[in-house]
Amino acid sequence: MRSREYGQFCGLARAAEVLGQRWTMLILRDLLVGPRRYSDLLAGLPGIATNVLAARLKELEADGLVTCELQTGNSGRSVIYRATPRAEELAPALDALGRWGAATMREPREGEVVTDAALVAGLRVAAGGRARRPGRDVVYVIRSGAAVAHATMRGTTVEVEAGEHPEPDLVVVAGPGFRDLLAGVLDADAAIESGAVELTGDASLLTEFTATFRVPYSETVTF
Amino acid sequence: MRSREYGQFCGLARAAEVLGQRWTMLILRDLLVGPRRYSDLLAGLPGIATNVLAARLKELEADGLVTCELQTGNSGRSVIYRATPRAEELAPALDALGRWGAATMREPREGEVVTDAALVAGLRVAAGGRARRPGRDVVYVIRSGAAVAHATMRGTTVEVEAGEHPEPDLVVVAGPGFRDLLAGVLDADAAIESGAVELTGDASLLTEFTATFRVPYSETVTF
DNA sequence: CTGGATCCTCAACGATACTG
DNA sequence: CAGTATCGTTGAGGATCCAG
Repeated sequence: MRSREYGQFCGLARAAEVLGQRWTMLILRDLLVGPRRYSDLLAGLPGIATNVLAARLKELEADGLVTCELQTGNSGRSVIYRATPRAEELAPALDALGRWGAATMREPREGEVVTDAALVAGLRVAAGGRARRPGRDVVYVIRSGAAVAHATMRGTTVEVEAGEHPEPDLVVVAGPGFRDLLAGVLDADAAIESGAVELTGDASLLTEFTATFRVPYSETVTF
Repeated sequence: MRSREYGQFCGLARAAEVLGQRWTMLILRDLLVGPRRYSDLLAGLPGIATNVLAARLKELEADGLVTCELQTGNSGRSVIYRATPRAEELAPALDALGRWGAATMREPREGEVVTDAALVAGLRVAAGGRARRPGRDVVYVIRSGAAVAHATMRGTTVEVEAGEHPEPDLVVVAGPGFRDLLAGVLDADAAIESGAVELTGDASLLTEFTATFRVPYSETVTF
């Protein structure tokens, strides 16, 4: 049996052969947020070695989960990596894993960062298909460390994308304790008071924000 | 950052730190089927090195996902490993991964085996909460290679456990093409005809069996 | 006999330098 | 910018050994 295989006729074993490789889940997470250049991936995965990223992208391409295309602009060439439909079928499973992992997170560990993709993935999981805004569209910009994302509430849908938005209704800057706010442990007033959030814009939208984005606490604290 | 960590404050990264280790997903799959002794785990994970299994169990215990207790019977001591409630919270995520992986499985690859835990996990995922039997209880025994499981349909629930059952209503022995039957590609009559299943007992229950256990095909074939 | 620990080999990962 | 090449370090695989 090849080294990454498990020799079992089992769906989970097949999934583990792909996702059990170091960095692979996070690469797919980043690509499920949107197409990325090689250097974007490298920058969004602090600590990954460049040869490992190259090797993983090759494997994922061979597995039919990633495609790449050369793009030649005026300022040099670039290679765009994109998740395939088969990779998108993984989204529910990765979301479930992210929800499980988030349940025991409290504060960042020493040296941990929040990347754009982590923030987007986290907010998408937190939204979990909820949509409480039949009225007019609302746009949030969320910042956590150096990461920025924006969420658009439109009708019954929530869309979260990486990066800024030109006209947010509310800018939410996450501080220490923001996680508690999303868990419902901290209420909106206390969060503002303690610096768990800093708001710019229509602060009255925060209640709706916390009603939409929720990450539960797990009883068991292991981290 | 320690070697298995990713340095990101992200639920998926936390999950990957646990599940990204080789063999860990399959160890948890086995333990979610039921408590197991060290030697049971070793036997149910063909190819794992004994030191790797010992190391993983230690890590999982440190992460609060596994507990172990010494059990001294008359025929020597044994150590029972058990999934904790926190590990059981992983079940939906592992099910989603298993479903994703199973979608592109066709026939076993050269040398692949079906273990008891793989069969139970696969059937549980295939049942997916379905339950079509308001009438009397029905018990199936399912065999695939050396693996045996039994499923009990009771009211609106389906329970799948490893091993034999003393009084099955129908014994289903999986042959080549059994996967196609669960996908709906092969109908019941054709499956019996072609040897995809061999039945003992009330063969008329096969229709209900296939209505309960379903594993869809994914369009993209990569294996 | 079960539940590991030890030792050795080799493959994978990590860090960094270098190239088309 | 998008990788490849190289090399040191870590982890997995496999066999064996040991303790209760």
